[in-house]
Amino acid sequence: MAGLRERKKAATRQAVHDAAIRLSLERGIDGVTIDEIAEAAGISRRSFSNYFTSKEDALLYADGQQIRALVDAVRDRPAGESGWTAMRAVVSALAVQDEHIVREWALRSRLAMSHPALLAVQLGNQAALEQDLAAAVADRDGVGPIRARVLATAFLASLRVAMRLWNQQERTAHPRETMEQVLDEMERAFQG
Amino acid sequence: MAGLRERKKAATRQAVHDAAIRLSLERGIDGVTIDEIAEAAGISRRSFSNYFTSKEDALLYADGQQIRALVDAVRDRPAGESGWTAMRAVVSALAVQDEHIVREWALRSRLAMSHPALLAVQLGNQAALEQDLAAAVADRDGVGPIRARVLATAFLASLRVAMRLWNQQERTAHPRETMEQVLDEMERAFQG
DNA sequence: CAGCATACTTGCCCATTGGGCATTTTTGCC
DNA sequence: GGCAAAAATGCCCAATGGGCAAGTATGCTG
Repeated sequence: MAGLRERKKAATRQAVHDAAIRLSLERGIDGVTIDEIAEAAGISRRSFSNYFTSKEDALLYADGQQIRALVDAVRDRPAGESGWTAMRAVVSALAVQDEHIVREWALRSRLAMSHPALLAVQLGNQAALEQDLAAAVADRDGVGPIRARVLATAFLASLRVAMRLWNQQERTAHPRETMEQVLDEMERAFQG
Repeated sequence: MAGLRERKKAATRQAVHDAAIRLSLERGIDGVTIDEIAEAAGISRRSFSNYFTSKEDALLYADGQQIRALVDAVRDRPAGESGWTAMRAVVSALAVQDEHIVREWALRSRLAMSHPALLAVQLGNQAALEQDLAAAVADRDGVGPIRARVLATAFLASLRVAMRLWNQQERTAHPRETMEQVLDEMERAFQG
């Protein structure tokens, strides 16, 4: 069960992340220092650096978790599905079953949209995990490595566009609808 | 003709960028400080900050120039072409006529691949300019804003994948071939 | 051409940051 | 209960980003 040690560490990490998000929403990202986040999370500044290398890292911790979960979920989809269909199915299911997770993701994207440095880190994280996603796609279809990469990139890019749109639209629609819409556009974009 | 002032400023900016690239190639990105870059470019550290907010910014200055040129070139393509075709035509022409520009771009991507913080900034820059590219596509086709965004994202994502591949492949092939290949894959990925 | 407003450069300064190193505290296990 | 491994903390320092104010260069106008 991963040992108490592991679990406690994970809990602290999550607590630091939560504190970072909360304070950033309250005062704006630039209005918060690492010292304050550390204090809010009940650890020392030096310990903060043991968990995250920067404020941006702390704010986007959940992003990495999320994409990792996506990759795992894609691997668990039934073998008949194509990679693209599998990815779509996973986010659809997520949007229905755990809407709050999607909303939190949108919230982080929103923060990122208003803060270039944060956006940069978010994109960097996604780029790193995009390779894992491509590998998952490649393992599933017998498809070649380039095709797999292209599919994974296109998929993540679609989700980014969807997040951006949804945040701009005053978040009227259900986030799932926006995601489906953008993914449909991506599929159709090359069929004319 | 933009005034002496403007031109001189642009020249200095370029000089700083060049110095940053050169020193980073020599000693590795982390082995260079802003002070050293500033000195190599013949300005003070404080002036460096007037031109760029960070070392990453300085290293990737040409990236922004490049994408801006791409957007302008797309706007200048004949009206009959679809947005996607226009974008492809622009990079194809660029790869043939100014191969060195493409190689420098690949070089910067290579630097970015080995340095997460730099990659992050590169992606952030591209995301910012992606909106302009989407606007150019939207103006050209009568296509809707979402479709335009999707096309622009897919295109830039393809170029990133191509750069990554080309850099991994020991750069044997001509960069143009890799780009064409990835763009073809993107077109075909959704036609099965 | 002289003089002036504007824009650019620089020096000085300070809070914040990332991370190395050494020490202390906790934790899990025998 | 005690010990080895791991985690937290304190201390420290170089590097950074940017505000402020004092020079300095530039180009326009009378």
